[in-house]
Amino acid sequence: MIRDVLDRVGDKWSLLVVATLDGDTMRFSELLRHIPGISQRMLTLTLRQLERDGLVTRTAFAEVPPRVEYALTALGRTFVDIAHTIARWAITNHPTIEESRAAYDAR
Amino acid sequence: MIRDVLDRVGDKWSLLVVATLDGDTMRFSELLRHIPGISQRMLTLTLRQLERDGLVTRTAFAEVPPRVEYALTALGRTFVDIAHTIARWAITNHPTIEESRAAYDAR
DNA sequence: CCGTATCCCGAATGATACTG
DNA sequence: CAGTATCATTCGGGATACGG
Repeated sequence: MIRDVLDRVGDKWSLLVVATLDGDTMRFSELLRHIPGISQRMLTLTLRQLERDGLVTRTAFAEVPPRVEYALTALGRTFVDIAHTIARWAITNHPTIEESRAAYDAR
Repeated sequence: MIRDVLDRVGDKWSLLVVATLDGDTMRFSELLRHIPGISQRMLTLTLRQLERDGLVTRTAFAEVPPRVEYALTALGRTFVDIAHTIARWAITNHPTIEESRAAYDAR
């Protein structure tokens, strides 16, 4: 069950998508532009997962050309908090980790 | 750089090893027994990474038969805090996520 | 006891082309 | 525009066997 969450935290794109969505709602193509390196395919798959888990809402407008907007849910926003916690830890301890790695690799 | 941390958080065994090591120091074979499903190979690889990143210390005793003890560093213990944060979130929101999935799959 | 070395398979991801 | 389909590739990780 915690694995479940970790699989989402740990996968390559979920956290990035959620973080990018933090604050404002965005269209598919906007997300594609704002997340460097993500493929159309992976953006679709990631958004579907996040939607299924209730972290993101998907709103399609019946227009031509099509428009689809994505936004965080309340749950999604609490998930962002987790992300921030991890990010803070990463930033704080990155120097220490790098030192440790350098020392280890020196052997 | 945050990816770095997430790769550790997200991989299959690191968090489990760190959590198991929380509190007391343990031998290799003890870890193997306490973590169901982990292979010797993955335990070794995971411990090496954690050691390299400075989250775990490895102490080998020159005895026969060999004895090797693993323990968390101070940094490793702060990492456990992150794990707890994630675990709390998982436990709190698991029901909501399950509901959301069920609703999604119903379509 | 504590690993390392190989082989291997399936899942995850990327690239590319096509469509409502 | 916002996807889906398909193919090719990479890679994490399991099984197994061997070694200091």
